[in-house]
Amino acid sequence: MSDHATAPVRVRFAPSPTGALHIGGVRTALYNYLLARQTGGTFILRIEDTDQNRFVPGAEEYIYEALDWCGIPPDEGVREGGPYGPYRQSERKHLYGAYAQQLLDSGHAYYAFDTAEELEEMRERLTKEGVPNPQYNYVTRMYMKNSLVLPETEVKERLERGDAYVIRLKIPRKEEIKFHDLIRGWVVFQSANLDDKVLMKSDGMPTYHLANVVDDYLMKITHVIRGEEWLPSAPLHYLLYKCLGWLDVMPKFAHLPLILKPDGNGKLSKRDGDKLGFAVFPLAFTDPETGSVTSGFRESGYLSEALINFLAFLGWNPGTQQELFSLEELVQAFSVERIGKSGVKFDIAKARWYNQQYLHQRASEDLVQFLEQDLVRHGISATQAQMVEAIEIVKEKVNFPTDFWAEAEVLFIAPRHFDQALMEQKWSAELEVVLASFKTALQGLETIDATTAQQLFGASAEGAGLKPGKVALGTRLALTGKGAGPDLWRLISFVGPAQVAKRIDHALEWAKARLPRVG
RNA sequence: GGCCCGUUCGUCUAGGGGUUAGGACGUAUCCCUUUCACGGAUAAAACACGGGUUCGAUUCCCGUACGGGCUACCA
Repeated sequence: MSDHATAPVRVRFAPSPTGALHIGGVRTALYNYLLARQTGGTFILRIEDTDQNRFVPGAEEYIYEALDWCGIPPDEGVREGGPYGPYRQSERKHLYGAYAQQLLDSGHAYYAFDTAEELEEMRERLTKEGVPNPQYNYVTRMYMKNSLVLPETEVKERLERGDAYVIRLKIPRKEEIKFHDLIRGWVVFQSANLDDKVLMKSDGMPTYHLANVVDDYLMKITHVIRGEEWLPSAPLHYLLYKCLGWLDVMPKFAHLPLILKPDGNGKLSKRDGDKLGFAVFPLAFTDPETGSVTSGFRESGYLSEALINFLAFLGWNPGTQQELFSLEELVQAFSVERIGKSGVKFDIAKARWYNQQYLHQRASEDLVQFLEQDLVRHGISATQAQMVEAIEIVKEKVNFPTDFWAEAEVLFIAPRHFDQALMEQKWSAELEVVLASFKTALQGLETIDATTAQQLFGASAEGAGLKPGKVALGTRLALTGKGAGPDLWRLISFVGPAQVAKRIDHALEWAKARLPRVG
């Protein structure tokens, strides 16, 4: 495919460890991964933990577990190491100062000593004066406490005294900033609309912007694929590359369309999942502060291939009619050029469909674990062969492996309750005759296959002068207590002749005691 | 409010100056089925609006409307 990037790329996924990995983040990671695999490049995981206030213990482990489960692990990162480490920004703290200094020396940045209160005051004043967008910029910086306006001696004094300060980028007053985005084409900003963003915080940590640009540079990143929420800060990043003299190696940008709420408007959030009753995280996450658990796709019974396929198609498509793609096929077919521009609504129904597709095509042997859990929970022991057979019987009927038990329960446990209304409707003296006859037919049999079960039952019904179809539902009720369930003959085969006979007896007794008139 | 991005069936999308605007999910109906599903078939369903450009715009341009993002010493 000619529109594919051919040179090996170096791409990164750079989440901050502030909680569970959002499903949009997984998609971003996936696209990065696909491009890396396709070009024989490198997929890097960099942890952006420059804000120690928002650090959440366990979040980094969660990110790794999620990527592993999805089958898209990084090539370089805090776990796997690599030639450009460390891959945790907090551990790279010592690296950023030099670049801030370079910016200071070249006049592209300056010290600012303003307190939070002073900044607040400035914004309030400007708002009152009717300034639409109060910001620290080429006008307002002249009225603030910074090295651009303070006498040189005072700046030196403050620095030596250890006054708290930040380093801000001196945004040019009037400059058109134009850069190319792989998805959106040329994007133009006016520097006058930008503000003098903080590069170095007063705690000595860089902000996202500086760390991100410096690390992408040092790690030789070739393509930055990230969410559209970063588009407004892209001109700032462009300026940083420019002021640092790195324009010739600036990565190509691709800003992904956002994943939106399924109903109303806005970005998909954790709350939407809670509200609409589906997962928005790959894995369940326990908030270490509150202890509250949020469910994940994995725990909801999604197969990772289904999630990946679903996610890949949220904003991208191959331009063909093919909908089902394995990870390997995605690697082959993916191209940044075919990523859409507009936000996409999150449609859980489509995810369910994908899950069903993958569930049905997966070998029953590989699904045993899902049934086993529930069997154990109910204290039922079953052989491997029995479990595989049970899954064979119920697999086509469910969307999630977590539904196996609900569907397979009647295979393992004799009914304790019968559907009263249906029984009253379907039970008859004729049925009792057929049941008794069928029971006799089963007598002495060790096992029975589905076909034989059907034949034997047919003979029993016809022996009573009835069409088998007329008493089939009643028989189902007798054997399972319910009006719907697995294929009757396969069920009989699975349960076995002896057990079926017992169930028939039980149903007969129940009918005697609980049904008004059996005439 | 300001800046930026976007707009084809309900949803994900294909397409692209002249098409019966294609597919998938979902929905409905039918078939298959001695249940429920699966599977198969059919149906309803879209180019936001207004101006240009053009012989001709859903497609190109400009506005408007609507939606979204950003607007922190958060990422």
